[in-house]
Amino acid sequence: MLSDELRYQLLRTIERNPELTQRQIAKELGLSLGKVNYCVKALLDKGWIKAGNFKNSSNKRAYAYILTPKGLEEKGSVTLRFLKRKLQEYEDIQYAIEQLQNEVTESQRKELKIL
Amino acid sequence: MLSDELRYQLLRTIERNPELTQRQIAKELGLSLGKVNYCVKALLDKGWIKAGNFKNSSNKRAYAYILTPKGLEEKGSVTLRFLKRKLQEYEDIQYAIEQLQNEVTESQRKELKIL
DNA sequence: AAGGGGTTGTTCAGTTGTTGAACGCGAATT
DNA sequence: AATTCGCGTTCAACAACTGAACAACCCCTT
Repeated sequence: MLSDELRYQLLRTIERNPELTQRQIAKELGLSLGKVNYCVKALLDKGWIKAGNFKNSSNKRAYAYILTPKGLEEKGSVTLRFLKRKLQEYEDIQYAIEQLQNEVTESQRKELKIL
Repeated sequence: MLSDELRYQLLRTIERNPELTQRQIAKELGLSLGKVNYCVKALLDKGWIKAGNFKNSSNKRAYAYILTPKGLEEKGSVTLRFLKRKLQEYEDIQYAIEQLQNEVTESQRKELKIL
């Protein structure tokens, strides 16, 4: 099961850079090759991207992964879901920071430059 | 390897509530029993908590896990580290939200009540 | 046209991390 | 004494992830 975050990052990366290889995607997003391969297949299976033929001087058998119309639609949808989650995280993290600041001693607080 | 977050949450929870059983800690923090057991052992091994004898009406063979002086010190240290990481996360998330907002369409943006 | 070198997508055995049912123990209850 | 109950502990089973190895393909040289 691909998380919203992963889907978002993949669709975003692929849309911006269709000519990336799976290895380059892996490096860019900090994922393992196996995981990227699994995910790309899943995206192909869902019909969100398709693999066109792409060739340039250095890449030998690389595909160009391009977003389908369905993929574009999904990207919008997943981006919105992901944004909502991030906004929630934002609130949570604010609360967590507040709590943490209360638990940090005065001398420690001076070390940081907060408050 | 215990993460700073896990260490922080455990020390914090145990300090506030020494009489919690491993199962209660697991439930409170959303962890599995096995994981809590593993972590508690690690904390004991490090000498940050010690297991006193504790008995009440409903608990049969429960320990009272209480923070040692070293544990208290470590809690302060880990809390500070964790706070720093959260402050960084806070910045990161702000940037991520900014990016996400730019990628969301106008109609979608209206659905949320942002900007 | 044959072959070597290089880069790709793909595979999959091995590793790592996690889970929670089951166990033995001791205290409480019957 | 026998049973029950809740505790900490264990560990086989499951799930997730990794990256070295493989086959396919293209390009280039001979």
